[in-house]
Amino acid sequence: MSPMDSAVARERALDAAEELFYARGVQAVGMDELRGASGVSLKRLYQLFPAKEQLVAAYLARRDERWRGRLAAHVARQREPRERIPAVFDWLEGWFGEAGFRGCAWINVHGELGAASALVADQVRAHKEAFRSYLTSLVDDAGLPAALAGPLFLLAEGAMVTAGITGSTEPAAEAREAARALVTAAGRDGLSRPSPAP
Amino acid sequence: MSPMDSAVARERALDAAEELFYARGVQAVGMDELRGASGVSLKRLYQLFPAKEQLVAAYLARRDERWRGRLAAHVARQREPRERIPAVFDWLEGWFGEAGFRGCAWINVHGELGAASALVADQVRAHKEAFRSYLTSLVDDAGLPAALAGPLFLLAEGAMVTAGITGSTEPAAEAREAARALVTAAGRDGLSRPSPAP
DNA sequence: TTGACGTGAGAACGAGCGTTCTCCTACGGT
DNA sequence: ACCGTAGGAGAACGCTCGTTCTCACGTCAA
Repeated sequence: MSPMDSAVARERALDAAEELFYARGVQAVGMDELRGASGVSLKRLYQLFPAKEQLVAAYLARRDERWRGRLAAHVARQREPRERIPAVFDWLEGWFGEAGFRGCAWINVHGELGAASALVADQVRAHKEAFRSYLTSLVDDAGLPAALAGPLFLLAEGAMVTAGITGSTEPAAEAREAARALVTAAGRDGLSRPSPAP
Repeated sequence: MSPMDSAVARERALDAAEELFYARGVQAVGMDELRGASGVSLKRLYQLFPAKEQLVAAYLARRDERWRGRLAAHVARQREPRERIPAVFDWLEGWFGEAGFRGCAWINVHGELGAASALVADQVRAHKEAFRSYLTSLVDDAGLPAALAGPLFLLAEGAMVTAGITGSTEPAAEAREAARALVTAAGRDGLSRPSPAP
């Protein structure tokens, strides 16, 4: 029963961490509260994660996998490669509208711990780098100039941060329209490979 | 000597708060350290600001005034209204390159305290709203469609957050080029209206 | 049955926090 | 010269935190 339970306890700890850390911030949630919410004893928590910092890192790592997986799954439903780019912002819009949405977990945790924890800062950089790479692959598949990925990334980041602050889903729509305009402009100007003429 | 000194003490307290809160985060800096850095006694600190939360709010308010003042001063040096929009991103680039730059203070503090302090969250919203309004006025003065302001705002926010995470100034240049493309596209056929038939 | 071990519940610890209080000094108005 | 008051230094208070320790219990191997 023991090795299996370790895996279960780990998942429960990460479930509680994700819910509480995201909703209220890392520093506002103590290890004791985490124990109460997860049902995992303090002793076990500390044998699974040698310190709170590692639990935060593990929470971010698991969330990163899930977040990018869901985004990719939604985007992949678009057959037309060029339509996959606005689909990113459609997905963001749905995310912004979820109950309990409170901005990008990585941006928030970077504001909170980026200066104090190199481990956490690295997780944040890795997540953002992975997201940017994903956008680059979408741009590439659409036959658009690679230079488009940066601006699309900035629009997405701006939308996340603004939605987190204002609580509105509208930044996603704004960003999507801007992205469409950039794609059109890039397709029109000579920088890219041929685009389907009207 | 007393009323004058209160003003001086307030400035010193805010100077120390700005330096320490911005560099290391609000929760990582205690009131005692603030006293040491400012030379303002704890008693005075608490008679100037009834609680730490108010000191944080005052720090953000003063920084807001300065930040927007510097930005506006830099942008106003451009005579041509349409050139003022890229000038915003030029200024951001300079800011990102400053020693000790650690991202947008408001975004960071929102990640740290946005869930816990309504006072602070309000300051953040007010600052971002003011910045957005400023961009709207620039767009307006340039005779461009008002719908351009939203995307420009998102590009700027995305650049700030990305520069804060990666430590690079490049997001400013990326955002500036994207902004130029959007301005060109909007000048060509408008942004918000349904895309015209070719 | 025994005994070693892993676990859970929770107390304990040491540190740090925001905030308040004490005490002492020093000055200004009369 | 005097008292009242404001201010500075810093101790004190009550609380919370991350982390570790205690101890009693249950479980399996031999």
